[in-house]
Amino acid sequence: MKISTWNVNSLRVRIEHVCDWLQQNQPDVLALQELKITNDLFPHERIAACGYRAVANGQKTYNGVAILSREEPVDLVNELPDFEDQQRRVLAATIGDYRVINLYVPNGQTVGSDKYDYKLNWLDALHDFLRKQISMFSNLVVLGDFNIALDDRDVHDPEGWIGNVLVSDKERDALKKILDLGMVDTFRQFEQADNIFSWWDYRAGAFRRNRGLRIDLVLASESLAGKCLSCDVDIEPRTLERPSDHAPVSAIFGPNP
DNA sequence: ATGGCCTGCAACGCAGGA
Repeated sequence: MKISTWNVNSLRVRIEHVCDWLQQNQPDVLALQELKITNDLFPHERIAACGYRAVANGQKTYNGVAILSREEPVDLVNELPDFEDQQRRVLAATIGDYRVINLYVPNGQTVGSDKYDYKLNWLDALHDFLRKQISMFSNLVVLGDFNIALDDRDVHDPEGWIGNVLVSDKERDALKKILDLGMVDTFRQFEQADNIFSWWDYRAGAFRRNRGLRIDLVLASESLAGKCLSCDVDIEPRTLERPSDHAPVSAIFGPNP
């Protein structure tokens, strides 16, 4: 079972990249973030032509998430319970034996801003939601754009980023608290080269210089993490013309969850 | 050089991203 995540930064602009990537990589599930389109504009025909179903939780201009899969997604949840929010950042679905929760965690803009407070409150509500989901589903995958670099290995220039949004202690503590529920960062289960990132700023040749962050994660519940065979970032789409600023990340589970 | 670029929307600049 190959489960992938990709922040595409506009599905309208990136539909060709997504279709090409699906055909080349053949994941069982692909979680997308930052669609920036409403559900009525979702390109179901294009996705179906690649051999995938899709469920979307879209929004005009901002945010928006979707799950593409071979098998039918059921038991959908499209918001954090007991958290009033107009922003479309959550989509959970059961696909075969797996519970998949696709997240677009708020960016937070700057430490101390209203958007930063919203991010921390959102992460609190996520914690409560995941605590309940973990008790309900043993094969749980929580993946997406977390907008938090968990530790300094995930930051190209840890000194320069100290105190910045995406690396601040409060954000890291909130993510650690979620891991402490019994979730594993599958990427770190494996030996990895240094300086592997999943996002690079469009500016200043950041990708060419590999000045990035690893903020796109595939978390797995502890029992499922033991069956994870690999977790890797695919930087190839970031080299294309007019790329997303994020690269896809894929984890493989198997053979018997 | 604490800015650089990209997207969407609506307008002929802005908000937002990370």
